[in-house]
Amino acid sequence: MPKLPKKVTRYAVAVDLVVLTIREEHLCVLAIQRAEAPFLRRWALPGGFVREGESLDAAARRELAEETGIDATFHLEQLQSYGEPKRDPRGRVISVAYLALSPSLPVASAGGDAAMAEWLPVDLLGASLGDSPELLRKGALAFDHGRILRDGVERARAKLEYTTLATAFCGATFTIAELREVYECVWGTKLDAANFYRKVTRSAGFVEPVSELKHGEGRPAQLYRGGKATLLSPPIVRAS
Amino acid sequence: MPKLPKKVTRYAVAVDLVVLTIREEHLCVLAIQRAEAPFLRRWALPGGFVREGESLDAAARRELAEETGIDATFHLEQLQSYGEPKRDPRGRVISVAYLALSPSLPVASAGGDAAMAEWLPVDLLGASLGDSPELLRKGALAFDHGRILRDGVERARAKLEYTTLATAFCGATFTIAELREVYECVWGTKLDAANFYRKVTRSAGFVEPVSELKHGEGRPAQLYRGGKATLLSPPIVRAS
DNA sequence: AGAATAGTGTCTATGAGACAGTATGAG
DNA sequence: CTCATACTGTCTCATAGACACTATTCT
Repeated sequence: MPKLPKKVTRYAVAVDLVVLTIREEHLCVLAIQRAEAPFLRRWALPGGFVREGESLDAAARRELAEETGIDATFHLEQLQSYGEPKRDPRGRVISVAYLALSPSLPVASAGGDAAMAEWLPVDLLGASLGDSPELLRKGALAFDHGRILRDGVERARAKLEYTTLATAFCGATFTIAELREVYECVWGTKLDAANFYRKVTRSAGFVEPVSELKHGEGRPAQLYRGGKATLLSPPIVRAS
Repeated sequence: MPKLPKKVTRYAVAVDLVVLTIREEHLCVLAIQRAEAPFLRRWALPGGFVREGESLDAAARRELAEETGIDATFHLEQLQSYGEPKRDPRGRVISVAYLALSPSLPVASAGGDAAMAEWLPVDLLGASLGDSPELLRKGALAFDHGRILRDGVERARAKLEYTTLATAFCGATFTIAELREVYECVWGTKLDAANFYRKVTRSAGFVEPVSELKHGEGRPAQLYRGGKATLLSPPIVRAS
């Protein structure tokens, strides 16, 4: 079996993770504070280099576990690759970005080589704003991670429309109001509670009731767990 | 400025292209016949290694031009990356796949190191079929290109729903019937001509009439060119 | 009782799909 | 004229959105 020619240039390949969750009615992203130059003490997405013999997905799961302790039973999907020659000042790095969705976790325990991990509200990072070079230059995130975050958030927003992914933001069981809050936080809009209720409960396979109620301020609410369906048709559409 | 540590493993990075077009009422993909081992004389997607200082997008455009002569004025977007350790028997290669859509071109002139380039109907390649290991083993395409092709076709199918991308399959001007044929070939379904006509012509920014008619067998048809819109809302949905 | 939230009824507007019907060319 | 295809009219059904209303708990 022939080998790859030596003259083919080799590149460092990293995975970067956009880990999203909802905390206190805000869409948040997991960020680590860099402990080294470049971008010392700036926030960055968790990630690391792909090891020998390790698939890209495996690298993403490993990094997720190492830097957050998350067991990756939640949603994890590949986002896109970023390979601009100058994107890392230390040398050329091709980065494969992943999107992970997680329920609200108590803390993000910093492990690995990350100085400190924290959930940051994405609206503070300008992720929903345009591509203004202004923002990118003084952007809160290191490298091109602002761009990656924006792409991840946009993917999540889009997928809430036509998949049942919103349940990945919820715990094992949840009320319809909590699920609605997911949509409202991710999309940054308000939804009509009555119409949302009908839509979700009548969409085959989206949610299944469990035999428990959640007691709160008003009338107790039926609890649900995620159903078997992954696609939602017809979708729930955002206001244009 | 610190450099990347030497111990970080480096990988060969390639781009692979899923170039789709419509030919004689069939969705076709550009394939080259391999001139070397491994997979000698098997069909494969066009592609090649990313060069030093070259962005991923630039590499994709270059390969597209080299192997097909296509000037890449048409649609080109990144699909996904594939990095299973064993996907290339010559050694580890991380491949960034791109999706390109092109109008029906007279021939695919083989250039570069491709032995021979050809448009192959995707339905002959089992791209619309499931993941059966049977098919993948004796699959028509080299490496994991069958999988990449399937992902590309699925992306194209999905994007026809909610974008105006279908016009990328057409020439500079086209009739509504030709545009409908694009949908029918890509989706493998029949659409109601009358409803499709209304839908497309009333969707702001999808198509713009030009001052010419196309004469054929029946009543001459108004010619259109692509409009300014890229998103389609409400979308055109496939039958489930 | 009153506040608060869960869940239901119902009306309206929009749009998809079915399909009949009309328009305009070629032979 | 006939045939073929382009385009229009119109009916029906499903569903989103608005919003009034009822249900069930807590204080």
